[in-house]
Parts: sequence; C-alpha cells; structure tokens
Amino acid sequence: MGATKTDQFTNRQNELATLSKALGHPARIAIIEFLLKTDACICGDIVNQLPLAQPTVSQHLKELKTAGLIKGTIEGNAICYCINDTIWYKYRGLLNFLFENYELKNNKCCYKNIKPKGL
Amino acid sequence: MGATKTDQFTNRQNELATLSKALGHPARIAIIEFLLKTDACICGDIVNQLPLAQPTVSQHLKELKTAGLIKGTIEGNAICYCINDTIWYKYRGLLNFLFENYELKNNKCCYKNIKPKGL
DNA sequence: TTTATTCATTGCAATATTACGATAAATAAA
DNA sequence: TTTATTTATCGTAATATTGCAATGAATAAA
Repeated sequence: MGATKTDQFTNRQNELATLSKALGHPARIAIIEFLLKTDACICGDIVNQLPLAQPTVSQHLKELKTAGLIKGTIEGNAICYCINDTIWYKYRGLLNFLFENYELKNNKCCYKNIKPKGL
Repeated sequence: MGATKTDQFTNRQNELATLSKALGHPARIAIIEFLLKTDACICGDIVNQLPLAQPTVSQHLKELKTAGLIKGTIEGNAICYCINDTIWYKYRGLLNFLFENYELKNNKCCYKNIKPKGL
C-alpha cells in the first residue's frame, strides 16, 4: 500500500486535493507569495528568498510546476518562473465551489442527539 | 532529513501550509464535503461514503482533527464529526489574504526580457 | 576556448504518508 | 452479564516527501 486510491474519487476532488497538496508546504506557499508579489521571478531570486538549499528549492519548484500552479520560461541562462494564471483561477474556482455551495450549520451538528453524560 | 523546516517560515505560511496539506488528499476533501452538506455526521456514515477501510478513514479523520478542521463529539457509542467553523473561516481568511492582496501580472512576467532564440 | 553562472538531476538518508488486518476500548443492546 | 456495535489504535508494508551534497547540462562572459 501507500499509494492514494485516486480512481475512487471524482476528478474535482482529485484536482482540488492535488492543488492543495502542492500548497501543503511552507516553502511552496512562500514561493507562490513571492511570485504573486513581484515581477522579478528569476529562479535565483526565489532561492535567495528561501532558507533552503538550491536543489531543495528546485524540487519544490518542480512540484508546483507538476501541479500546474507555476510555469517557467528560459531567459538566457536563467529561468523565469511565474504563476500559471489558468490553474490559479481554477484553484480559486474549486475552493469557491466548496465555500459557496454549502452553508455551515454550526449549531445543528454534533449536538442534536447528545445525551448528557452521567444522567 | 525528511522533516520540514517549519521554524524558518512565518506562522501564516506554516498555518496555510498545514491546512492545505490536510486537504491534500481526495478522501479528506470528500470528508469535508460530506460534513459541509449534511447534518448527519456520524463517523459510520462517513466510512460508508468512502471507498476506504474503516481504519484508513479513521486515520484521515484524525489528520483533519489534528489540523483543526473538524471536531468530534461522543454520542452514545458513536462519534459525531463536524466542521470546526473557527478554523474553517481561518482557512478562508488565509486564502483570501493570498487571493486579494496580490494582483496577477500575467503579461508582465516571464516575457519582458526574452531574447528571441536564434537571433 | 576557457571559465563562470544558473538551474536541474542524481543519489542518498531521514522521515512521513497511505492503506489495511487485527485488535482494543467503550458504549449499547439483548 | 453477554453480545453487538462503533470507533480508535497497533503493527506492518508500500510508497512518497523532505533535504542536501555532488554533479551534470546549458548558456553567458571573459
């Protein structure tokens, strides 16, 4: 075992899980934030921003790229990374589906059938 | 190695990463969706909804609980799970921070300094 | 061409995740 | 009390993630 049973879930569930997982590391959050707030998205700048070695950053960039959240363009001997806005908006859309199609029923859940202990 | 360097990132980055990571599996997305759309959040119902064995579901529930996204209340010999709305709104807030404080500069990134190849 | 710069890849060790059978713990039902 | 129901935990196997030194590949600069 050890492999996620992807085929047992919907595409939407898998897609949101994949994108969430890609953001499931503080370094990758930091990378996304850096790319969101700056035009200068040369790989070296990202490496300098993070408290991690260059190969480690490269690996995180690869994961974000695999998830589709970022893309890279060759510029001379450097590589310019940026947010992939198509997937970024898709991610927002998947989250909005979750946030807007349901209404939290705070006081109806977990308490309706409680029998007080000790009575 | 193998352990995330949590102390090198901000609380906000770590919190968003932790919550994102908790949602980084389709089964946990499915659990959250089920809890969002129903009042009946007895653990057994969740197990029946998922294509996974009971111990595996229990483990996913534990991860969501550890991240703070859900909470459980004992009801007789069953346990009623529900969304922890405090953390749920915190998650939404952390995401909104990301979505609203930055503006995608689609056409300014990755193309401004490109020297056409072959010229 | 030679050297420097930039980034990816490889290889490895440590740790974490995913999944489930078996079993334990706790309450409910008979 | 005995049995059933419900959920958590343990143990284990397979796989994935995290991190980095060393190295490779590619372009830039000298």
